[in-house]
Amino acid sequence: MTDQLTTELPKAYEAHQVERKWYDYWMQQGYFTPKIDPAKKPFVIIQPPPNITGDLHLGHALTATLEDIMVRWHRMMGEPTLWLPGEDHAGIAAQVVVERALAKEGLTRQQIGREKFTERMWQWVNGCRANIGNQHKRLGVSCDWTRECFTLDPGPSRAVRTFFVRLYEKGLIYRGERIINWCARCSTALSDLEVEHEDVASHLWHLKYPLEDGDGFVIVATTRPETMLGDTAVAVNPADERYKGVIGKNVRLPLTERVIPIVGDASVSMEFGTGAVKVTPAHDPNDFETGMRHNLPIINILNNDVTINENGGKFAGMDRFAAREAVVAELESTGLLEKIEPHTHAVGHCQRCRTIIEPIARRQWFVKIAPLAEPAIAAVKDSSITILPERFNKVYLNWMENIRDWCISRQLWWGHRIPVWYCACGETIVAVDEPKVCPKCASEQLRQDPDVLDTWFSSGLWTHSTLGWPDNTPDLQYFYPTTVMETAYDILFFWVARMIMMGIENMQQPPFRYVYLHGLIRDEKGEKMSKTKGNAIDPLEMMQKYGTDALRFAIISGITPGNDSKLASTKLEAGRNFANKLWNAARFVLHYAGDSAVSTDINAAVPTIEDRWIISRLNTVIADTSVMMQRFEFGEALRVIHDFLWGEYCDWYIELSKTRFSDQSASSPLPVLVFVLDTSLRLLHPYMPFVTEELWQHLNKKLGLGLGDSIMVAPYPEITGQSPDTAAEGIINTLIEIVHTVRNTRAEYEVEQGRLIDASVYAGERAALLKPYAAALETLAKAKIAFAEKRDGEVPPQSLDIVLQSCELVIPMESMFDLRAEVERIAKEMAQAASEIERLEALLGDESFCGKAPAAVVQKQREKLSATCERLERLKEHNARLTA
RNA sequence: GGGCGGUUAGCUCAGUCGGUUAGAGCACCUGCUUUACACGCAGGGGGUCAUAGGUUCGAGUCCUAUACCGCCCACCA
Repeated sequence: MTDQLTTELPKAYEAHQVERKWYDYWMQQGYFTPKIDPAKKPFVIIQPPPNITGDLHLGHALTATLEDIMVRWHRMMGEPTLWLPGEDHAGIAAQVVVERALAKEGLTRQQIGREKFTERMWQWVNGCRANIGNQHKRLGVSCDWTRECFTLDPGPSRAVRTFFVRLYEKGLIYRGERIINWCARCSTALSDLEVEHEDVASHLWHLKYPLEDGDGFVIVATTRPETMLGDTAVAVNPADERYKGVIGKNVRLPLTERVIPIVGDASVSMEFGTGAVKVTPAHDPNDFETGMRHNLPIINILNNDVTINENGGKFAGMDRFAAREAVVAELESTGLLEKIEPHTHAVGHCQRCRTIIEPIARRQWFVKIAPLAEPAIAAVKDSSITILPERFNKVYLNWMENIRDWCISRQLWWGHRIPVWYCACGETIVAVDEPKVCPKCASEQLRQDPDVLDTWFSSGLWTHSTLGWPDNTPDLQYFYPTTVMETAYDILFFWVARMIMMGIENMQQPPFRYVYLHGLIRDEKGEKMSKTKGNAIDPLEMMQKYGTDALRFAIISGITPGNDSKLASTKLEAGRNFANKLWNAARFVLHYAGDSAVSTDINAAVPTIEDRWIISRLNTVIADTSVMMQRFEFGEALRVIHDFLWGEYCDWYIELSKTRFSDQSASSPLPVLVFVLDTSLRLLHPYMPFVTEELWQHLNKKLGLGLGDSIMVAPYPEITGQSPDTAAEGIINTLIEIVHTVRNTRAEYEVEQGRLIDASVYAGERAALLKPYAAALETLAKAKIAFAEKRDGEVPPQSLDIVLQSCELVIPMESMFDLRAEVERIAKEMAQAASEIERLEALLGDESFCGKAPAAVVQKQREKLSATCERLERLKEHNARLTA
C-alpha cells in the first residue's frame, strides 16, 4: 500500500491523479466479484446493457452512478453484492451505425452481402465494447467484470432460441399475415413501440366513388389518397340513415375501375368525415380488421421501397408521395375530387431513422402476448414488484392491460437469427439447435428463416440469461430474482415490462423486487441532449475537467426519482469544490496528527461537549441518510452528507478544534476529528468513491488506524451510542447563536475587523457549560465574553441588549468603538447629510432644472435625495442609541 | 381523445407524516492574503410557494377548479 500514497498532500485535490490508481487497485483485489454465501441474501443489480452504438452519454453516467451508489452501499453493509455488466447488440440501431460507416465508403450492405456485413458488425462490436468498458471504469463502477455479458454471446443466444422454441410449442409464437409497421429506409418491419407518432399538418381528401348502378356517388374521406389503389370496399355504419339504401350495392373504384362492395360495419364513425370510409385492408390496421370481418381481398400496392407495385396499374413505379399527388391530380381532372380540407393528424415515424412508417399487411412472426401479460400485471398489483416512483404503476398497468401482439421478426442482418428452418417438402422445423435433416422427408436441404429477432426479445431475458438460464447454474439459483432494476423511465415498456413477462414465464417468479426509474438529463435549457443537436455533454470531458467524483456529485445532487434534471457547469463546480473541501479538511487533520498514531477510541477520554455534539449530529445524519437511501432518495441523502461535512464538521468542529490545539491543557480533539472524518468518508463513499478512498487510505495509513485494506470493503456507518444528545446539541447551538450574533452586530455597526468586542452572556444554567468556550469565542467571534446565569439590575446605558433563543447578550458599545469619537463622527455625518438634503431639495424645487434637464438626470437626483434621507434616518437612530 | 408530470429566490432545484421564522448550489452586494481550503472565510440582500376556492387550530404540502409549460399513450379514416 505504501507506494499508493504520496507523503505530502498537495494543496488542492487533483482528481485524475488518484482515480486510475484506485480503480486498478480495486480490480486487483477482486472486490467487485461477490462470494456466494448461502447463509446471506444477496443484493443484485443487472446493469441495463448499453447499446453498442457509440460512446456513453450522460444518461449512462446517471444509470451507472445510481447503481454504483446502491451496490457500494450494500457491499459495505456486508451483503454478497453482484452488479452484472453487459452490452446490447442493439439490432437495428447498431446496424444503422455501421451502414452509415459503409455509406461513407460508398457501399451498401446489399453490395457487400450478409456475410461480409456481419463481419463488419463484429469489428465494430469489438471496438465499441472495449470503449464502453473503459468509459464505465472511468466512472468508477464497481461491477463484476468477470461476469460481463454481450447479448450475442453463446449463452444468451441459446437462451433466446430456447425461449423462442418454448413459446412456439406453447402456441404463444405464431407466424401470420398482419398489418405491420414498415420502415422503407431500414427495410424491415417494426413493433408498435418502435414507431413514434408526430402530429403533421396535412389534408383530408374527399373522394367521389361512383355507384356501379350509375345512381350518384359515395364520398369517402382519406388522409392517404394513394391507398385507394388498394381499396377493396367502402364501409358505412349500418345505423347511418344517410347510407341506409346503399349497403350491398357496389361502387366503381376510380382509376382502377375495379368494382367493390359497400359494406355495413359498426366500427365506422358517423361523425367523422362523410361517414363513409374507404377500406384498404393491406394498408391500414382498422381496414385489415374490417376486411377480415367481411372477407375482403387484400391488395398490397407497395413494394419494399414504398414505390407503387404492379397492383397500382399505371402508377406502378412511382414513389408513394409522388403517387399521392398523381392520384389526386387525376381524380380532380375527372371531377371525382369533392374537396380538400386541412387536417392535422399523427403520422408514424421510424424511431431510428425518422422515416415515415407505412402500415403494410405482411407475413411476420408474432408473440401472442396477453397470456404473458396477465401474471406480469398481477406481480405489480400484488406488490411483488414495487415500481418507483409510484405513479409509473398506472402507466405500466394501462399499457399492459391494453397490450397487443408483438411483431418480433426483423428483416435485418444483425441480431439473433430466428430458430426456424424450412424444408422444400413444406415442413417447418422450430428448434434450439440447427437441424441436420428434415424429420419428415429426411432432406438435407434446409433453409433457415432469413429474419432476425427484435433486439428487445433478447433484452427481455437479460435478468436470467446472464445468470446461465436455461441451465440451472449456481449463479441462477443464488442471484435470481435480482433486487433492483434501475433504468430510465423511457424504456419502461420496451424493456422493463418485457423482462417482467419473460422472467415470470421462464423462472416462475418476477425478475426483480424493485423497479427504480430515473429521469432524463437535459441540457441547461431543458432540452433533450442529442448528438445531432450538438448539445450533448460528454461525460468523459467532464471527468477530465472536474474529476469523476465531481461529475457523480453533479448528476446525483438535486434529483428525485422519475423527474428529469438539467445539468449546468455550476453543479460540476460545486462537486469539485466539495471534493476539494474534504481534501483540505483531511489535510488539516493529518497535519495536526503528525506522524504519530492516533486513537479513534472516542470513549477513551472524557468527551467535551463539542465532541458529544458532533457525534450526535453524525448519528442523526447516519440515521436520516439510511432512511433516505432505503427510499431511493439519493439526491437528498447526498445533500445531507454534504451539509454535515461542510456546514458542521468543517465550519464548527474543525474551527473549535483549533483552540484546543493551541491550548496545551485542553484535551486533544484528534480522536473525534479522525473518528468523524473516517465515518463520514465511509458514509460518502458510495457517492464519491475516489476522493473518499484516497483520503481514507491516508488516514488509515498515516495514523495507523488499522481500518482495513480499502474503504469500499469497510463497514457502512451505523449509529454509535445514545443519540441524539440533546443536552450537547443545546449548548453548541447556543454557542453558534452567540457567534452569529456578535458577527452580525460587528458587520452592522461597521466595527473594525481586528477589534475585540466585550460582551456579557446571561444563559441560565448553561452559563457554566459555556464558560470553557470563552477562548474559542475570542477566535470565532473576536469577542471577550463574560458568562453569568442571569443579569442583576438594569441593562447598562449605551449597551446593546439582544435576546436570543436560549440566552441574552449584552454588548457595551464602547467596546465596539470609541464612544466619544463615534458620536463626533456621527454628528459630522449627520450634518453632511442634512446639507446634502438641503442642496438636493433646492435643486429639485428649481422649476427650470426639472423642466430643462434630461429626465434621467432629474431621476438620478431624486434617487440620491431619497437615499440620503434614508441614510440620515439611520444615522439618527444610531445616534439615539449612542446617547441614550 | 385518454393519462401523467411541472409551476417555490435572478437561475437550477430540494422540501420526508400537514406543524415554529420555506432551504441549498450558483449568481449578486460588503468585507477578508485568519498558518486546512480564494475550488476559501465572514456578513448581507432577495420568496404573495402559478391563480381562485375549499378542508383544518394550522396548508408549499390535502381536496376542487383554472391557466401556462412539458411528457407518455391512442388504428376515427
